[in-house]
Amino acid sequence: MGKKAAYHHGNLRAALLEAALTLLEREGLPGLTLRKVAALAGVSHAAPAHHFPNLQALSTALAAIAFDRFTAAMAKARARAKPEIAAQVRAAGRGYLAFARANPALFRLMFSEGDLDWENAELKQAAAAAFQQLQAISAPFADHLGLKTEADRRELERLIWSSAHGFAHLAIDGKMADANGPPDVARFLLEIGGIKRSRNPRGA
Amino acid sequence: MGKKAAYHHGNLRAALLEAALTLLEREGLPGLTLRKVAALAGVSHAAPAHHFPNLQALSTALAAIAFDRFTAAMAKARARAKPEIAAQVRAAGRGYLAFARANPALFRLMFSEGDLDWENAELKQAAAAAFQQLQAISAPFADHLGLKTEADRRELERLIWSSAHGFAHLAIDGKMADANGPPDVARFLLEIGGIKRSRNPRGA
DNA sequence: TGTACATCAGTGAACGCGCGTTCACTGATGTAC
DNA sequence: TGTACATCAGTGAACGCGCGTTCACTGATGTAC
Repeated sequence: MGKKAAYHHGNLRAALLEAALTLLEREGLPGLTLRKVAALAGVSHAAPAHHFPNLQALSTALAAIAFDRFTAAMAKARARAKPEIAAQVRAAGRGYLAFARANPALFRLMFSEGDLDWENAELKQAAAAAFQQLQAISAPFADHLGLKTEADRRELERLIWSSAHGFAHLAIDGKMADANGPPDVARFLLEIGGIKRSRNPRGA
Repeated sequence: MGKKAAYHHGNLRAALLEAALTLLEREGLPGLTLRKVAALAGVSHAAPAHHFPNLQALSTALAAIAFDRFTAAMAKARARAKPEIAAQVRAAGRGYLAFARANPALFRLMFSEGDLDWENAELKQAAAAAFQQLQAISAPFADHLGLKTEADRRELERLIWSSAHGFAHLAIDGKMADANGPPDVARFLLEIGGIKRSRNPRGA
């Protein structure tokens, strides 16, 4: 903090992104404006223009960082879990939820409401990496379940993603107050399901 | 259209809600303002104040109507489907998705981003009715799967809801372009799952 | 059926606010020589 | 090491815009008698 009075900030771009993240979680998406971000970063409201031509550019850069952290949150949860596939699926779901709970407004910005530039290379790559992690979890689980067709394997992927995503959304919107973790898809598929098949191999 | 020049509108409240819905889907949540709603309904911008004290009140009334239509969309899809429980679960999921696809901005208003008054009686009741329909589908499916404990039954409920909700969100955000329907939870649980149990009744 | 009057639902002008954007400027930094 | 100068990153005033809100008003409707 010693050299604070410097005319040149030094690393304003990073400071603006940091301020944007704080502001976003404090006031929600409608509260994210260039003027407020500048004020929070301690510079005049015209300063951000040198780093981001408009709010969309700032949001896009923020979302790219967010996807990186999101991917890291899932990876971290997986690293702590046992290597068995069911445990890995569960851990990824918990990581997904943990990120959303820690950064609800950011999570919404990334997925739903944000006015983002999806042509941006950094954002595209960061989002693709997150999606690839999902695939990396789903594929061995599909093997484990004995899914052969590409359609079934893709549908399992969608089921895992959708349930994690839906639970995270409902949780941050306060609709899942009584549940502390996402539904355990792996357990349902491994231990509870299969009724029809085990009772009646080619049922209605 | 004949008596259009009347000074008194006659049914401005309903017209404002109709205009709000159109505007919401046309411009998204940030585009929903009292002034634009008034303009679209063909009245001066001060007129809505006689019917809605502020934008939140209008959004809340809109969301209450939306939850009614949402419940109806699921009921309609169920009515068209076979009475078997798996078909009913599938149909509800399709109804959920159909509503979200037909009214993406409204769907987001209802669940995520809308500044709604959740103390409002109409909204509470409409949302509760939607949730009850979900429970009405989940309960017989839990019976069918032989789930005994309350925890398992609640978790199945969350799994069904989360996967439908998550898929709907991802679909309206353009992340599921290659899939035309939600993942079929019922099929996975009935036909694909149960590996561990059928192979090894008390597995790890 | 006619009149007086209260009430209701709209108008339109005015206000202050925060926003993004522009622009001339100024101070700090880095480089050429 | 010293000086001139280009470039870069910030300032602060100004702009026009759309927003919610207020307020005196006005026209239509409904009711009492």
